[in-house]
Amino acid sequence: MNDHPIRILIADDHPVVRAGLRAVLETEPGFTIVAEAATAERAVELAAAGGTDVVLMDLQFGGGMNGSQATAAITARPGAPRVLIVTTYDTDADTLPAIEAGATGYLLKDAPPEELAAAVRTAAAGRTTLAPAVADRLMNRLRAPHSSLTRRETEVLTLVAEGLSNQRVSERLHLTQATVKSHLAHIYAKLGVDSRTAAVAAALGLGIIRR
Amino acid sequence: MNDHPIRILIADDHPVVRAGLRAVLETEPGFTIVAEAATAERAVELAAAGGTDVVLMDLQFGGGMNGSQATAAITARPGAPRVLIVTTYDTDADTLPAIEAGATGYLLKDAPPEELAAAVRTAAAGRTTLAPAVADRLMNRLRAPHSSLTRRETEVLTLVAEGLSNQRVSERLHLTQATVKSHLAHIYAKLGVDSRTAAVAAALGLGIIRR
DNA sequence: CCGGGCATCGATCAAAAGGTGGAGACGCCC
DNA sequence: GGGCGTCTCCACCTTTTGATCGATGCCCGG
Repeated sequence: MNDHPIRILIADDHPVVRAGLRAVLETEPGFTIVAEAATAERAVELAAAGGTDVVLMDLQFGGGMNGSQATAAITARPGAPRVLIVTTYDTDADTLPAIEAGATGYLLKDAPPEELAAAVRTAAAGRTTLAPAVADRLMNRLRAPHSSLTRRETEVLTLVAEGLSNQRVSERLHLTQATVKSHLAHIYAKLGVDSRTAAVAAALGLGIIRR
Repeated sequence: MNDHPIRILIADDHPVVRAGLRAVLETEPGFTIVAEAATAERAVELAAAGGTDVVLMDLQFGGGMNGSQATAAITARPGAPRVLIVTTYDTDADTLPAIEAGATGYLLKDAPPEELAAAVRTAAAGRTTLAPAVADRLMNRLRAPHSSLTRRETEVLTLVAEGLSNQRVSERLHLTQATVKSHLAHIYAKLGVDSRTAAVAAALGLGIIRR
């Protein structure tokens, strides 16, 4: 298992970040950067071609496929490399899809170089490294009753978060106001709040909706 | 003016980003990286010590002083170096304070290496480089009537954004509901909306309030 | 010293939102 | 087939919010 260096693929749309990861990892013994990808699609291609042990994957790409989707595509194949998420910010909305997609680890870009190198070795061995902040939130998530909204409820809440009235929401979704109010009542119960603005605040905090 | 290479200070709390900027810029002729700073405070110290032409400044640091404050501190001194903001995301809330603080340019980290190098040269000459996305938003900002809220209005809106009712806001600020409603009416007029949730959405979009 | 912006409060009235307690239709799974 | 969750809708009522008039005191700059 230790007869070759760990072969690494760097996937990030920022040239500066790619150069930085390369600079940090190339000084470590036992690592080889075999390729870089500036898009998620390209990362999936390169990973599928083989010859890679660990993929360092950003979550945000300029457009097209995002990092979680790429991770799912990569890990779906037999003999796939491990995927280590290396991103700047962590919210529930980012972390959960990535982990569900089969990421082996989740690091933040402010990690010191030693931690990054250690995480790559851990990932190559198939074990998990989580940034402390991410681990904390995941634990809280498991403790809290899982309050996931249905697809329709999320649609309604997203429009409400844009400042639309019940009337406008009902028009946009081709519903009656009664239905919108019904959805909102369920949303309030699930989120433990009692007004639309509080629901938006809670959902933003939980990463259920964006912006 | 061209008798020495451009002396650069890199200020960013991410080791990876520092390494990346260094890797990108060191390959360019006429550039010398004279120092790195992992905190905004350290950047101010190093810049004050002299011997620097251009500071590459991130806006977000882990804690303490942020990049805009550091920029203000650096540019306040006579003979100060130019400050070029190099950050990941751009919102009004980030851009405006940095520019008011005296930044010479504003780039995003997804800029290609050539653009970064060109911006450093431009900054060293005292002229401005703006990322296209930033330039766009600044133009829109100038066209739109500048709707800045008063301190009190911002306080009220911040609490409203946390989901509090008028009653709760009035308690928290030791006011009557009448006063809160009066502030809200002014806020709606300034933001061009007609409900609290829409005001929160608009204020988040404009960077007037956070999270 | 006067005007204007700011912050504070009051009273009404109309509209919107929220609370309660339903109900029917659909799909899914055991 | 029966239960469960989701999505849809209705009626009635209370509370909250917003709109529109006000008013007062304070401070600051021309």
